Amino acid sequence: MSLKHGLLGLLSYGAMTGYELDAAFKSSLSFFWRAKSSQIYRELDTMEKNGWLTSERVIQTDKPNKRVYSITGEGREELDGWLQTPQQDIDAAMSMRSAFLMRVFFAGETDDASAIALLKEFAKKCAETAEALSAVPASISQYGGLIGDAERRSKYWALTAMYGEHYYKAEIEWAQKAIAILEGGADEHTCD
Amino acid sequence: MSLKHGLLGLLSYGAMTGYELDAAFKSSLSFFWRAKSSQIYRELDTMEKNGWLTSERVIQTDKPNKRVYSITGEGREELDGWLQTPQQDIDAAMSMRSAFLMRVFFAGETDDASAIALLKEFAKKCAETAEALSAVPASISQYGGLIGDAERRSKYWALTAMYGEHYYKAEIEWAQKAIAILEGGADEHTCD
DNA sequence: TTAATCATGTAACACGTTACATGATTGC
DNA sequence: GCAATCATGTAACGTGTTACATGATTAA
Repeated sequence: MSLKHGLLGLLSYGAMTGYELDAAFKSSLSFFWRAKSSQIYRELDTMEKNGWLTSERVIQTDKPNKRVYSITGEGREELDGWLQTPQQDIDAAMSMRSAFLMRVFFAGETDDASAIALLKEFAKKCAETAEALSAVPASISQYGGLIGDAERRSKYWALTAMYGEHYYKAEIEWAQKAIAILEGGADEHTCD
Repeated sequence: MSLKHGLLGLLSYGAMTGYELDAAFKSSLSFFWRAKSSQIYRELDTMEKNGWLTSERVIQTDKPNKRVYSITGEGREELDGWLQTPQQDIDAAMSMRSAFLMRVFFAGETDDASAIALLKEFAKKCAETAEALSAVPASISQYGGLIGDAERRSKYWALTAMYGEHYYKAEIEWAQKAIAILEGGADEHTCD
């Protein structure tokens, strides 16, 4: 149910349209959660039926009409309840799901050269992604200006950005170690 | 489509039943991919309809009857094709999805003490999981004994285990750094 | 004139989870 | 006697993706 709670969290900063929520996801949560516009609109519908939100149609003449969502008391309770019961998500964080590692596992079915190429491409992408992530702190301070109590909140936003730095650094280190093993150890034997 | 290709990969080691595939997932791929038995049986059905597998019913008197799956030529082609087109999975590996980080992002909605507790519990779980993961190399050598060409293959299995070590180490380091920031910086200010 | 931005959706499909169902044998 | 292991599935539901649909305004 994280998308629903992510939307609630954003709406706790203030009322927004589906379009703005979509943009907020892209600009601030996109590093660890993404959602297609179509899914966001669907979830907002469900959440309104749950009584977590209310919506108001705003007629515009210069632009297309829009629908502004606001969090209700019930929605705020739901958000608080979610924040107080993190155990499931902590457990879930312990179980990764990686099609890439599945490929590494079965890379023995092809040749070492292909596996090395796979790992090099992976390391390259990690470096690119880490580079792109370094723009996040700037995005945070910009975004923070628009939201109340930003001092307190941006502290946590920065922690998620810091996570990204650590994460990609570790990924790259592993990939390089793996490449070294495959390149160096091709005709060597471990003596115990 | 990774579950399908994971099953193909395991069946490329030799014919197996759905039950054995389920166990193989649990014992060797479970660190980066899990599947419920019901899903495995459903996928095997689909894969047989695709012509990637054939199955044969084996009547047993001492135990329940079983159904042994074997990879076909078409299935082997599918597996090879998958191994040669990794780009999508590399790209997918760059986008994480973490409900836990969503919680960290919105942790400003509660108090610092709750956030610190969240991070401590996370770090603890990471340490436990990393500990459990250290048993994987043993499981690999045991499993390797049952499979042909194990020397070559186990090299790659070990790389995925090594990934786990790096990964949890980085997670713990980040969490500790985050805790230190929240604990130490509570009434401090950054002077620029 | 062409692309981007604003703005909201529907329908179908793919993948994963949960709950349920069955029933024999073997070890404690 | 009770739990674990062996062995296979169905049905319903939840979540995420893809493809499609519409149509105005504004800047290059």
